[in-house]
Amino acid sequence: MKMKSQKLSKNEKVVLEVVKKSNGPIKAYTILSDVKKNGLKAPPQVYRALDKLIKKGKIHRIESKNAYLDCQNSKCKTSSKTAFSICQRCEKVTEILNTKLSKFLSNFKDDAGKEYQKYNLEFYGICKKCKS
Amino acid sequence: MKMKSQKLSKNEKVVLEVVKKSNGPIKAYTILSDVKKNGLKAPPQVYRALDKLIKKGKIHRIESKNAYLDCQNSKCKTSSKTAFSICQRCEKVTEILNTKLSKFLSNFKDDAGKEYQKYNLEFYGICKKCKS
DNA sequence: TATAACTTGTTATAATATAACACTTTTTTG
DNA sequence: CAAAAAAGTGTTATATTATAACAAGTTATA
Repeated sequence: MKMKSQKLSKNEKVVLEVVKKSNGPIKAYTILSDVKKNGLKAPPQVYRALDKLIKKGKIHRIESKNAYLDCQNSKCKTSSKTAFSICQRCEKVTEILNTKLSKFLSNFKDDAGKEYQKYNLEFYGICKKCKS
Repeated sequence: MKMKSQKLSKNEKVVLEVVKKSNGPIKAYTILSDVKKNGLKAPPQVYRALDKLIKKGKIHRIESKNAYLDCQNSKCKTSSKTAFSICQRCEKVTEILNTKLSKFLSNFKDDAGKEYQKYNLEFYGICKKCKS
């Protein structure tokens, strides 16, 4: 199994730091305004870094929010199998790391008997804090 | 359980027809150019119709493609629990209707014991046709 | 019929993302 | 090591996706 190098370029490090510091999913243009103090000036610099960070398993993209979240899972080597819990009230997002779930989805065969190496699952609900 | 009316407005019907005719996921601005012959002229008309059609369970949004697909499931009354298979080569998308899968996800409890009423799952792979 | 709820039309603009090109740095390899 | 290839950067411009805001028309209902 070929593994992508985990080495990060200068811009990737800068962008990753901003994503990590953010308390929850962060948008590309929010990142851009944050990294202007580091000399990055234009959208492509941010988007390129984001794409690479995703491929390297350092961050995830939350599709339904066009936003980016750092990976909580130290074992994340790829971004190919992801599951998230999204609060519809406060917009909080947390990564779901659950063996039963990942096993079930990894082994899932569709009606044609086909298995999948890659998936993204987004659960929506109201988080504990917002309920109380 | 309150159920949204399934009655469609004029613009909703026009947009739904275009989505149905399309062979696979279709983008909002592609729909717009198609419906110009029906008198619709501006993006909000299309986006409003799309939003309503989604709420009424007539179409789905494929989040990772910013595209819209008509619902194949005659029993679809809502758009709250969805699963798709997406070919990474030809971009073909099909809805997955699988009882085991939907039961598993509907009953899934996260580490806090929480269940979810709504989810969206996207599987990525290479479809049969593209493999051969 | 009046009133509320929904639907439409329209203009403008916001938000998200990529193309293309020139140049520099790093890595590979003969 | 030097040359070549690959990866990364900076920059401008533009493409793509989506919504705000407001005025007016339509339909459902009390």
